[in-house]
Amino acid sequence: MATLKDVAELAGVSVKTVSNVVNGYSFVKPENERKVREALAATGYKPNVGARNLRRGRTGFIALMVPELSIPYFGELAGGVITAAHTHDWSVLIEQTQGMRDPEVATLASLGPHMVDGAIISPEALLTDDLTHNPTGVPMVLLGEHALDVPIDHVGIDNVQAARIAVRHLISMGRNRIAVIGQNPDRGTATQRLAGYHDALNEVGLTCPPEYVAPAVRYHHRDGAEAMARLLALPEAPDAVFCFNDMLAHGAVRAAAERGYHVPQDIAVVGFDNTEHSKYSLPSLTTIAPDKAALAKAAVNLIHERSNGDSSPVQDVQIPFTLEVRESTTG
Amino acid sequence: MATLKDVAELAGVSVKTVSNVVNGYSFVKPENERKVREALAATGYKPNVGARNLRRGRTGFIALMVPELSIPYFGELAGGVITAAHTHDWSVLIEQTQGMRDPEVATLASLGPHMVDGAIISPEALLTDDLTHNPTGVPMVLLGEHALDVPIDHVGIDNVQAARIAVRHLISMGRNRIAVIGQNPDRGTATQRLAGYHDALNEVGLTCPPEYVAPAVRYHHRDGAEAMARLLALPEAPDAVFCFNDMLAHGAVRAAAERGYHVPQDIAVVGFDNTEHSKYSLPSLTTIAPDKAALAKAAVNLIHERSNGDSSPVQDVQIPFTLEVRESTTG
DNA sequence: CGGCGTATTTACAACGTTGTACCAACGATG
DNA sequence: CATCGTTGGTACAACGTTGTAAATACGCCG
Repeated sequence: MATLKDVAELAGVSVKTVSNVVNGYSFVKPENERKVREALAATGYKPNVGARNLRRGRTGFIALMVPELSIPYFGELAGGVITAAHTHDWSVLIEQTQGMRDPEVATLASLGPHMVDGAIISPEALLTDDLTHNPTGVPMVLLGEHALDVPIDHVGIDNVQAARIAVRHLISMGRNRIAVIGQNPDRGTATQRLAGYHDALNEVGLTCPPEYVAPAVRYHHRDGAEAMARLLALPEAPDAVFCFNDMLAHGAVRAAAERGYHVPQDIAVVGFDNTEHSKYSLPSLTTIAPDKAALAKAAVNLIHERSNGDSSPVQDVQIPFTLEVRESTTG
Repeated sequence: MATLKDVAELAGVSVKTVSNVVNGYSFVKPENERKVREALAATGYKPNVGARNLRRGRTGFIALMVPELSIPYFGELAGGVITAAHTHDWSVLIEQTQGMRDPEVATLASLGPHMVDGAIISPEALLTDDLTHNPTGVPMVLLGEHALDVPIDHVGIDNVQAARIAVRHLISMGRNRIAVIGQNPDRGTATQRLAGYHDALNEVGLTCPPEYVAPAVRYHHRDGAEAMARLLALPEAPDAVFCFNDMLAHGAVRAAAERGYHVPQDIAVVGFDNTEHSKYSLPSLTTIAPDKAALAKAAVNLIHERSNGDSSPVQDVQIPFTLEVRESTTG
């Protein structure tokens, strides 16, 4: 609880001199510097971050808004953001929204300009209107979601292209009854991935029935399992499925196995996100692997530039990705 | 950026009156309250949290220190902490340590008393010395780790008993060559779980060779896979393995499968933590399931009580757990 | 030795908020 | 009518820090 004042009294100098020593400013007489440093050590002084930031006009925090940290993809992403934030001396405040609009709006509203220096948000259900006049008053970056037509920086991967590559891969292994799991008109990424799916089919003149486009409200294992169950119950079941995230895919794989289908022999599965587990599952999962570290870094860097007054046009940063081919498509 | 002063000028009242309205204090003439509310709306006033906290002497944040958010267990835990924190109007600041001592010590040191109102820490490599004189000056709660002999509140499960139950379960299915994966003298929880393992064996007069105690430095899939590979290469391979977390278990299952072993027929596997994925893996994983929501809630509540001046003796809160029996032990 | 430029230090204000103490107006009471 | 209590409102200081500008000390030149 020692303050600059306490240290100053002990060292016999002014408060400002101590402040100068602490901040490495200006010229301080060696003699005094020594005394101040001793006093600092003796009192165990720690700067009051709140007061400092009040004075400096920054907070030292950035916010990260995600649906749920318990979703591996967001856990991994958050880890990357924290790491990247540290390079700019930022700590990360994490808020969860369960992917629902009300909490998303509420969270944005609570992020006063005085609470954080910036916000990285992963919108799930936000509407364009919710973002048109920046509700936080602070630099923002949108992750993943690209469909919102708002003048806010965005970082993500080319979803259309990624989906195209995933489906091409299925086609190249000779599959021609290719389904998708995860259609959801409320999710911009879903719409884009679906477009990529159709592109890839069209490229080779393949057509698949509309029942092959399986919707999913949430993107959890359970949803993938349920969707797969419905697909396999079709008169003509698909021989490959492209899932819009890895959890859907793992759920789908399990549902298939429960019904006696072998992956990939009977039905091949591709996921999206490349979460840690997908490398070790049985079968291991072929999946689109975005460079999550690069994603986090780019987002944090954008916030950093903006908060330093950069007012260049809105940016849309594309992050590289790869297709990780694993057992679920190599039989 | 509107401040109380701006609002006050617009409404034609004093700054303090606006403050009173904002905080619902005292008696304000309806007439004035109306004017103030109008001015508040007109200016879009948002309180400056930093200034408020400087004045009030609290920060509105608590810190959560974990090894890595990308580890599903910690992702799930963090989600629970955030949820619990919200019930006390706290936001959560998350720091990662990679489970290494230096970052752990550094993080604790950086948590000034003015940065957060409390800290929930999940120590991995911290030594008793690092915690003897509370380095944060703020209420702390230790998670999971119980072996550190320090006067700090602790929340966790009864690791010895949990391990005992897990191993008893393996014994009850007729296995008698039972190994463990995850031994690590630097981890208190590992030591406790190992004790429970030995307890369970002793109860039925079973003895297992020391090679059946497989060490693991980190607790990732890879470590589990490597340990399992070594176990299966023994002259007499085990017919069951108790892994000290789910990731080790999943890695072990995969390693077994790669060598043609069937789980659970040839070798049964039990995990620890019950991460989301374990319900959907192939085979689904039998595991010890701590009540993570309760864990998070208890930790946050402890911080809350302590920060309200509660100075009762150090507490050790035991959180309930169950054994979730799934396919990896039911053949 | 007076004066001047540079090195070092300091007092003061300010960041935006809230607690304290005080002031004003009012009606009610003796 | 003087006093008092209640209700409503305000001025001021303070939280701990740092920027600004002004003050002091130092060394050197003429």
